[in-house]
Amino acid sequence: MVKPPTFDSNGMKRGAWSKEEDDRLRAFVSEFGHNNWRLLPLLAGLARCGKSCRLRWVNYLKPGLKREKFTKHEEDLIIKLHNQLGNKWSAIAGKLPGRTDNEIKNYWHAHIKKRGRRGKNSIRAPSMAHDNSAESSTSSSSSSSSSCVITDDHQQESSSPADIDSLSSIADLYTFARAQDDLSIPDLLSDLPPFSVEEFHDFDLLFQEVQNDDSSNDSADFEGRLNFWSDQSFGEDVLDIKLW
DNA sequence: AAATGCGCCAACCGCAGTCAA
DNA sequence: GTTGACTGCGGTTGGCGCATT
Repeated sequence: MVKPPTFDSNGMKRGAWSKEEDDRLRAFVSEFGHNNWRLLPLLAGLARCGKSCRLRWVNYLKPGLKREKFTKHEEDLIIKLHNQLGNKWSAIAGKLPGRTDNEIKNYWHAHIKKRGRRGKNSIRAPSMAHDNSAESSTSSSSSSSSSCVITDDHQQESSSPADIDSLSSIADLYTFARAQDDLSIPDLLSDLPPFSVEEFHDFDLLFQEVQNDDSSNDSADFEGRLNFWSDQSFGEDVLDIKLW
């Protein structure tokens, strides 16, 4: 599961971390902090690059990290936040105490994304073709505008990071509905046999929580998402809903 | 029991952003 | 304004382990 230890041309160790290395890194950071990741491995006596040390600390050694499986609540929150934020894994991780961006990213690709492909039902929402022709391999901003974009099957391959993959979640639909002033949520609800009314209202509360967080911490970003939904340029192919 | 395929996840890579000189 | 060092982020890789054949 982990890459076996090797040494690069600079003598830096790569691959899986040993317990001794973990202990050494943990002890050093606990005592001296991590003001300089580049120097840290030298001072700590680790044959690792600073980047590797930072990653190991952030993703595995940092106190407070949960190691157990994701709960249903966490999964739903991830789906909803992904709809709002796109592939901003660190931002999503910030809303999930004890979870790392790497962990969430892995979970998304391993569980949620896969699960989302099961359905052939389709909801058409704003076309994102102008900025999501493909998942960028490098750009950190490429996903920032993605939101609840739900397409039919033939569009899946080139759609946004937050498209059909998360269609199965009521959170997506709810986020979508909340952003559409002319849509009646109860009307949508009546077309959603897999989900209960109570569950829907739970997401209402959840949604408000996150919205409150956003307005205090990241209001501009949240406004941007609202603008996305109200942007006239999306008007033509918005909302051709076919449900179950 | 052996071979094969696949899922999961730790770790790596490269780019972008930030900041000090 | 430019440059270089450093950090953080997101995408991708690779191998272990489990399930299936």
